[in-house]
Amino acid sequence: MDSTCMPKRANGQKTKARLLSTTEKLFASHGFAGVTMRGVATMAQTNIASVNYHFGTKEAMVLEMLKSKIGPINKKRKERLAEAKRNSCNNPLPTSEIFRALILPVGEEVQKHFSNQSNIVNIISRSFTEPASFLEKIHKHFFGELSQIFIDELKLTYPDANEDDIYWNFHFAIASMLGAFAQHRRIKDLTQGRCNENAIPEMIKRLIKFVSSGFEAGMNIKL
Amino acid sequence: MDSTCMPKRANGQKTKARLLSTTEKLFASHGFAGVTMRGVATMAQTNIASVNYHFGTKEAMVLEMLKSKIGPINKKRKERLAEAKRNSCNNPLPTSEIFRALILPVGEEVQKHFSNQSNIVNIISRSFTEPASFLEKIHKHFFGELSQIFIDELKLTYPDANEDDIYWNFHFAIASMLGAFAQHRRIKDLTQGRCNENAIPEMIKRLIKFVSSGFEAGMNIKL
DNA sequence: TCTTTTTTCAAACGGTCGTTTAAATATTTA
DNA sequence: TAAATATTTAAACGACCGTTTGAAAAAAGA
Repeated sequence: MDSTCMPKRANGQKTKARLLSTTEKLFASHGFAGVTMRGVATMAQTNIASVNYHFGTKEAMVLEMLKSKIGPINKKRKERLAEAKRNSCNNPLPTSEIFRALILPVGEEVQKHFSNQSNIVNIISRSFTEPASFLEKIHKHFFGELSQIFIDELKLTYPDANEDDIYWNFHFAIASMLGAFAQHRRIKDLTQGRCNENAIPEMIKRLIKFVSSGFEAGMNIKL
Repeated sequence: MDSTCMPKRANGQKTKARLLSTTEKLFASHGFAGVTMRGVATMAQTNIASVNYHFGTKEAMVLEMLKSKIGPINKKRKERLAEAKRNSCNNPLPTSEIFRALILPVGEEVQKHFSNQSNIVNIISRSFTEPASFLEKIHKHFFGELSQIFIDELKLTYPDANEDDIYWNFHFAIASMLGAFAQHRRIKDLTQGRCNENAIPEMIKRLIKFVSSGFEAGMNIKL
């Protein structure tokens, strides 16, 4: 008998999976502090001590959830960049193509698993300014890994550029992307309902244009 | 005798002022949750109950601190926009001039009261993603007031533009500005020390260029 | 079957939080 | 000076937090 397919409890989902799913929902809507052991346990229909049994600590549980969500997106980002590189026969890529590889995978992830409460935009939004020090490390790990790849690609596209220009404007590009995700839910209020926060594909397309144009304009700036 | 100049305690600053100053430092470096009554009371060399005596609640204290810091900046933003308008004899302003009015006052504030721990960039950074609901309201109040003025000005500069283009790209501009402030401390790590996080004037100039170029490029986008 | 391991459970532990109380002290007013 | 007011203080309150305990229950292995 295949025990991995058998529910240990009536719910049909194993406890660990239910805990992760609940963590995701609570983190997306209330941030790290909003993920409370008692809240998670109640929503996941289990006991508070099971969190400790399955993950050790709350921090480890949130961390595992974040890794499972952000890891695949970073994989897609690298794959998309590599594919664009192949399609251009290893010639330098247009700026917009580089940032498309950075931003589009997030949009695709939202489309694939969209839920108003717990989508990847909300998760990124919550995770990139949490004061908790472990989240800072998560950031450094996730973006540190990616940043060098994308900076190297930008250097190929701008071989004669001042390095400071590339660094500063890539920094702004990352900040804009994260800021746009973090502020995304405000678009409806700002426009009094005219622009729809559920229009993720439109948002992504506009954001790619905004960011790559800002980056391009920042090259060879005279201070 | 002028009692307003007389210290009530040995420190030379009145208790309420010391509490606000301490709140500012703690909020700038650790966010809302990092402002604890006991921490504030200890650093301000007073008793924990004095917070309740002078402000009522912790939330009210942080709120008063934020108002005292962000209010003057918003005043400067409006003044600068109005001045630019006068200088152009009420003709439409260049995009960069509009965003200069939005961003430059923050840089000037940092220059005026610079301290590595508690500067306005850190305060804005901490305050724009705090999950606490009262901070959401603060945001809506501060930016709601400003946004309409700046959007109206952008509509004059782009009289034939699609309104959605203006809204979305203004939204990105705000998000980029806030994101750049929030991410500012990471510039050193990202560039392995090459770019200096203390170079605020350089950051501000680059940010204005990035944001206004991104906005301009987003007008008449084909989706 | 019986034994062993894995998983769940109620209950409590120690700690920190924001807030409140009521008495003591300092300052102002009359 | 004496009375009234404003401010500070130590101590405690109730609530919530993440974590731990030890036994019960379920599942797997023999």
